[in-house]
Amino acid sequence: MPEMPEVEQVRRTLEPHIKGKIFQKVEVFLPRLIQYPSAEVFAQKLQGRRIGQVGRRGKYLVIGTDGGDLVVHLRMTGALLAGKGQEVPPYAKIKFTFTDGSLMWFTDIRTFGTLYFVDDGHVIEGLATLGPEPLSGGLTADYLMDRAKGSRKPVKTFILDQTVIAGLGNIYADESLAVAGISPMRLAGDVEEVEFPKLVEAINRVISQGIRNHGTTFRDYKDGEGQKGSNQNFLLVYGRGGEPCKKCGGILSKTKVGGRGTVYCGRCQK
DNA sequence: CTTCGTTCCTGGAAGC
DNA sequence: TGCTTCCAGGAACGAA
Repeated sequence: MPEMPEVEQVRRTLEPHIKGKIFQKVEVFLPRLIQYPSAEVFAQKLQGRRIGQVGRRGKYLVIGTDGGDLVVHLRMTGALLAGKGQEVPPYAKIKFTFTDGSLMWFTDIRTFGTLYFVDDGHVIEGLATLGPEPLSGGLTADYLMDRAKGSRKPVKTFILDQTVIAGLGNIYADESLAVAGISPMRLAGDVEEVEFPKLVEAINRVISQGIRNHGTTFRDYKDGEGQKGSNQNFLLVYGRGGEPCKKCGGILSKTKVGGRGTVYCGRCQK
């Protein structure tokens, strides 16, 4: 579910509710969600820790404390909720109780979410190998062209690779390619030099629009306060297969690229 | 090394 | 209506 704009929105809405708070008790109802250390040690180590900054890197939330980082990946349907009173939300999987009596919940329908507590230098592979962020100086046309050189995978699969760009998911990948006018099936190594600046610009535009609209809620995504985003109302192609292209009026095609549902305009995207 | 297919899990929508 | 099948915003993993 959540891609970079959604995770950023969660970060922004969560932080005011939890910053400065101290974990009193952590109850894990589904232990396998805890990737490191064990669920028992995770809960025990968080106890007494005070939350500092709530950060984000790619699709990872990094909740800093005075004695280690609570790292959360929401995957498809995970959510972190705070500031909502004492009621148990649907699909509650972890209950965090703070010393002031307030709560934070981790909920997850499909239970693919992953959580870590790192106070010992343990390396989270997916976090350590992330590529540059959109909207950062690190994501340049030259960088992207260099990474694409010789790649035989479809350009959509290429930009979904988190080690290439941090934070793009299926929605924003389709949208970026639509804005850039590039077919998702074209091989990354075949994208031409002049197209890379357009692609970088498209990614930045699509991502900043997503953030501005508080994320895209297609099904389950909610921010740190349980609110939905509005970016689904502004999408060019994602979820619009069979409907007319907003640019040329042609019918949008739906297919699979790298096993992921993909929508594009055969006329506008070459 | 890169690339591809499978897998984890639940629920909503579409198909028959 | 009711049952079955497919699909879903992610990414790690093993196989080729």
